[in-house]
Amino acid sequence: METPIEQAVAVLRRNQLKITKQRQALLDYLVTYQDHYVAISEVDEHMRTLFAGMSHNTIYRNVKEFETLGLLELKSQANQTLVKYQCDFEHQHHHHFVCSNCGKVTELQACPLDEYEAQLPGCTITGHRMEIYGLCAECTQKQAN
Amino acid sequence: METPIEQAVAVLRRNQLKITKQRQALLDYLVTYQDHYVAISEVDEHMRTLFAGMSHNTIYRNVKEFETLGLLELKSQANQTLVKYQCDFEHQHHHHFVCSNCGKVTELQACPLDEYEAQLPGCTITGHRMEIYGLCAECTQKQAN
DNA sequence: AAACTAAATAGTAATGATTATGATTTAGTT
DNA sequence: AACTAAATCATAATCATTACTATTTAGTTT
Ligand SMILES: [Mn+2]
Ligand SMILES: [Mn+2]
Ligand SMILES: [Zn+2]
Ligand SMILES: [Zn+2]
Repeated sequence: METPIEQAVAVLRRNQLKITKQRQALLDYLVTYQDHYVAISEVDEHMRTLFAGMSHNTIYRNVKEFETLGLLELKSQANQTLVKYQCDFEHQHHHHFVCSNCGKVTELQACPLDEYEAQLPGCTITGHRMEIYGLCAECTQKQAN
Repeated sequence: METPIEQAVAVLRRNQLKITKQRQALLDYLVTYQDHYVAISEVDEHMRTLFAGMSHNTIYRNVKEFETLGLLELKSQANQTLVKYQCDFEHQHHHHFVCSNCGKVTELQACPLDEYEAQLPGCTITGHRMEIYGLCAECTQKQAN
């Protein structure tokens, strides 16, 4: 059974990208964000303390490259880019529920896109985003008390 | 029949906000973006040529204030905040199709939220976003030729 | 109509995330 | 061990946005 990092490294190999110690360290850190988003700027800050002198450029470039390879999920929020390790490496399409208190990300089943195609005659649909916000069950519990 | 700007001014009055010439000019400009998003930074740039010396602060502050009043719709994209004049002042909840070529925004009917509530037992849902991307009918046509 | 005052704006500078660039290093290959 | 394209470093720049304080003004009161 492959670990998430082994899977990611395999993807890098498959794409002829070099396995540098910087990329290893980046994956090691990002894999701790499998069910939470984190700001790239925070990743940047962390990597540079952990890895003295690591270049901003290297961090931002690799995060974006990893995203195009399907290793990470990105989203834009409040003038920042947030990143999360990909939920599932089979890239099966899905949507999220995000807790606005603790940040926990939950995967949702089903996709609403089909319902809308009839409303867009003549259009070409290339993508979509859906995300639900609120308090997870745990945070809802705590809040009640 | 009230114009969109008259409606907006009425909302400002109702909330005891002052009708300044800066706010008037801002509304006059933003009302031209009823079916397209525009970056706030571009609004800022435009307002400052049109209105020499207008403060960045004033522009950003008012855009955000107008959003909380329901006059505008905001979204985050590529480290910028985009803004659009509200589609309909009754604030009826809806979603958008956005053309990635010409930027045209089309309102969609129906909301998929209900389908997901059963998947989130014990959670508190406070909001959601859904947006579909692609080419509008016009841009699909042009592309075909 | 003048005075009043809280709200709004101007003017200037700072902040912070991200990107640019050219020199140097290195992973993987030959 | 040499080679080389790819990756990283080191440094500075860019650009959207925010901060701060003095000044102005819209709407109210006298
Ligand atoms: Mn996911
Ligand atoms: Mn709308
Ligand atoms: Zn939570
Ligand atoms: Zn279009």
